[in-house]
Amino acid sequence: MCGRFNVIDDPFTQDLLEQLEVKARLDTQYNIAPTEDIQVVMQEDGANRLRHMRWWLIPSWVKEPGTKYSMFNARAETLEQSPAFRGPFKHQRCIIPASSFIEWKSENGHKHPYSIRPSDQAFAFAGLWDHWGHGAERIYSCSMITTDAVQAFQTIHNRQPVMLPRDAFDQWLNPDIEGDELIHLLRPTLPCALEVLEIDPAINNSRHKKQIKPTGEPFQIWV
DNA sequence: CCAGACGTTGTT
DNA sequence: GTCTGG
DNA sequence: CCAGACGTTGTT
DNA sequence: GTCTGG
Repeated sequence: MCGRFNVIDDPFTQDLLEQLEVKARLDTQYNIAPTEDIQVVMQEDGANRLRHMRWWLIPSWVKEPGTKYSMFNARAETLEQSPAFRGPFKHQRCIIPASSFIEWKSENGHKHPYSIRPSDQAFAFAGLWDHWGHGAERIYSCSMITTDAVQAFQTIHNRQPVMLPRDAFDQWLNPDIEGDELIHLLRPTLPCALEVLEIDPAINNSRHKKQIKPTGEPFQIWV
């Protein structure tokens, strides 16, 4: 799954936004936790744009926004049945740009945080968005889609975020395409080789918003 | 018909 | 144990 | 995802 | 909003 990630305004994220034809730059944000405000790429009036959204999807039909249900991740396997996600999956898909994400590997009852990142590009995570409320009060929110981890990643965790390859960006963001035509994009794959690095457990505290130092040697995984 | 749920992960 | 906040 | 709270009365 | 359970 993915419950924490980092965004850095660097050449990799700048290149990603350029690929998406978004003329903007990202704010650097370390150790982003669910419910926080993030920047997401979505299509509006035929053009891609960056928009601030809350990382915790609020269905448009709930009476009051809340956190009773876990809405920051959406399982790819059940998207089409889910009352909360199937609507957004049809026409409200987005890309969540990220520089790296964090997973906790569980070993004999203890958890160790790891940072995962591509060596020479930024991630484009597959997401869904929705809005709640009207006018100036309107809240945009989003969720990150997860799927089974590829074999090579399962030593760290059994779930992974869906990482879109560049040739899928256009289809994924196009609201004229129905989600069910794109379900094949949600299978477990890696867009490139990934560097995995054990990091300081200081990351555990979501109030810690600075860059985290590594505690081990990086290793690479690839399919 | 109305009421109530609507979610994920990990662990046992 | 379970909920809230980040 | 993890961390931290989880309560009341009275006084400033 | 839409589905399931009673």
